Amino acid sequence: MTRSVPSRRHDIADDLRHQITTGHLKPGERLPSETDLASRYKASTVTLRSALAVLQGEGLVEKIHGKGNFVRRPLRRIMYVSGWGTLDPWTAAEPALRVTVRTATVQADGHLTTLLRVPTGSPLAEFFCVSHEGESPHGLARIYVPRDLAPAGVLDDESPCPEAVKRFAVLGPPPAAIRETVSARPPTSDESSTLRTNSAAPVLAVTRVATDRTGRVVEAALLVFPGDRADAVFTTHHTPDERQTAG
Amino acid sequence: MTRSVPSRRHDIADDLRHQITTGHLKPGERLPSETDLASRYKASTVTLRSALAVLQGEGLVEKIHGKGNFVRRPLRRIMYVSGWGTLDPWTAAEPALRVTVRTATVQADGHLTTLLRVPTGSPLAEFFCVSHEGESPHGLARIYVPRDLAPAGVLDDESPCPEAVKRFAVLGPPPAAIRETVSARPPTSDESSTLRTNSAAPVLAVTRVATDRTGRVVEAALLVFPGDRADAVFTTHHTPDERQTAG
DNA sequence: CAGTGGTCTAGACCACGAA
DNA sequence: TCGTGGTCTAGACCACTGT
Repeated sequence: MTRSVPSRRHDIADDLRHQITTGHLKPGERLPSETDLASRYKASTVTLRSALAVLQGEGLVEKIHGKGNFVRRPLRRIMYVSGWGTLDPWTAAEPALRVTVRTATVQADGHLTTLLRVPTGSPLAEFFCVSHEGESPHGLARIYVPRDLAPAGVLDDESPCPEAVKRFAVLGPPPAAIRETVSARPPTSDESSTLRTNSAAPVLAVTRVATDRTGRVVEAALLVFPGDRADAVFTTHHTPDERQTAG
Repeated sequence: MTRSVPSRRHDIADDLRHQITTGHLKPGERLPSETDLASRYKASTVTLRSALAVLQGEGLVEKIHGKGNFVRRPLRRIMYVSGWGTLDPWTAAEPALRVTVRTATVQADGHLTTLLRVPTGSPLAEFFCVSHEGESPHGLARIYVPRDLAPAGVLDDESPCPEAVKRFAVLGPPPAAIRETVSARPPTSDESSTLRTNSAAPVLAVTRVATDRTGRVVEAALLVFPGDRADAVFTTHHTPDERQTAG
């Protein structure tokens, strides 16, 4: 009942998916060229490419311009844990992890003023972080902290960045409350080139706002992860009485 | 620097996006037919359609087969609030809200056994819920509760379903802990037809597992929302001392 | 029925990667 | 240079919606 209108695209995608999941095509292996596949399936190149786009969105196939289509190696999933940041304790000891951080001072405007609840033009410390695990991009973060709250010695400086930055964890002074908003959307062109995830695959975007006891926003972070590799995990513990579900 | 390779598709998408955001094309308005647009932009229909697919993924355009392309009316965003479910308190009094619920008893297998930590074949109460707001689909939920914990009178019965079900809130006995895993992915074909979101737009998927004080899983819920309408919000309050960020 | 979007084709041309 | 994927075209045919 699901496929009343069989489409060439989905048929081909289903067949290739089957070959991948059953191991007829092994991780890392190169698929035949699109021209070959097209003639093998008696389909046009356009149709075949749209079938590959389906698999690409599912994270099963990686396309590399000029080289070919490859069965993606099953990568360790990235786990974003609420207050902690990415890199949960189990994978924190990852060796082949590279994080590049660029710090700058910017002036608040647009979304940032509303997120941080500061007037336009307020000085902010910006941490622009990209993390890679081996070849594959891990995630992308833009973390903003009011400059007077930024950890000393990290701005306009070449001192090594703290662990927290590498994990995309909360910076600035210890917050009293964190509010995280998660959404799913297609990547911007910047993001799709940085994350090497072509626009077929969605991204998981986390907007994190941390406030201190007085209600002042001490950090706002815009985090982006490739949707086919990342999950965000939130755990809530309810003490009795505090339950708020209505009847 | 971003667009060193100008592509016809993006140029067209950018132009149409501009016309929409500046109000030259108004919400609800029908766009010219794809044939018209194609000739107007001096592009092929395929190229033009791929441009529309970009806008569709961004939630700016809605395609209706046989009728045309329409500028989407800005819809109230759906907010999924951690323990509470969808329909935050502010919008809970929504009038034009319809929810269809189908209940059944199923036997656990596959993912469900691991999620609920029950042996294969265990009887589960299944709540299959679809919620609409006016015309547009709101969300989709599959909630599973061990049958001996299911609220009485809701199974195989025509009694009105409780408010909690309509909100996709936690069912079953009050949980002591809730663990929610959020991910972004393309919709399955079932989901894209149910949510009327064509596969260009990603979905926000929430897997919610609720456990009681003894650690027993009292509910597992698979929630799916259209990515261009939904956000998931999580709020954490830190009492001093409990902060776990490493240095 | 006419008009719309949905799918597909065969082939052209461009951009990238490895010789 | 060659083989790869990336983009685009012009046109055919099908499926859905309204009259």
